[in-house]
Amino acid sequence: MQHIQFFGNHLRQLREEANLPLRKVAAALDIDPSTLSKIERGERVANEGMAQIIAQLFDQPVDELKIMLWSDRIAGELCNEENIPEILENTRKKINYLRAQSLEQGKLDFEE
Amino acid sequence: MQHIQFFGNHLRQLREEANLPLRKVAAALDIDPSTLSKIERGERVANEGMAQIIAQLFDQPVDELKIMLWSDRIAGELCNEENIPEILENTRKKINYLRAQSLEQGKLDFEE
DNA sequence: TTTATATTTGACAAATATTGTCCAGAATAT
DNA sequence: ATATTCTGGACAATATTTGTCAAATATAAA
Repeated sequence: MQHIQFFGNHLRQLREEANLPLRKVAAALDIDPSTLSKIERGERVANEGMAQIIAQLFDQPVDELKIMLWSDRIAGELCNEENIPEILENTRKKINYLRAQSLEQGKLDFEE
Repeated sequence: MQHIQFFGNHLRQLREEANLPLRKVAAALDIDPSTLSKIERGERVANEGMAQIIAQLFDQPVDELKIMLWSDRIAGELCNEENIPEILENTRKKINYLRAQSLEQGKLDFEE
């Protein structure tokens, strides 16, 4: 699987604007500076916990960062596939369906 | 990560309509019958090679099966996340962008 | 230039996750 | 009731991801 690095690019930009060395941000994230370097360059992937911390650290909306992170991840998985629009639309529908279902389920549990 | 089983349900339906036991289809896929059982029930995941073989075996459009497989997989990864529409739309845009880029790159290589 | 600091790169083991395989028990069909 | 099919769990084998470190490279400051 290929790594997409919009998140990493963004993070590097934030970090450089703040004039912080990898060392500092890595410490905040509790990871090795070399790992952070790889994240910024798309060799490794961040996780949601990191997105949280970065959001705080640079006063960014956490939702945007998470969206960036997830879409990087999924884009990396799908980028060599065909029928991308169909796959994504199907995904959206399935999740909708599943959520509607668990709502139903919730209702039933409540009513019983 | 949770497993979504639209693909598995579909496969089970095809298999039962064809009156084939797990054993037979598993042999065609070169996997253990119990693994196939698990795939049909969403405990394990199929891969693209299996989708190919299933398409042949049951004379189904391979693209549809692959779309089903991939959207199951992505839906499983995302089903507990927020901002699903945004994530999926961002994913689509990124892949578009990356593909436009490699076209560009291709053109440059060719022109040089 | 030297020296210090920051970043990149590669290697490797540790931790996780996935997959293949088998078997015993449950369910279903004959 | 016998045979066949299916399920569920266990377990090792494999693959993937992650953490960690040290050496090489690049950048900045003196």
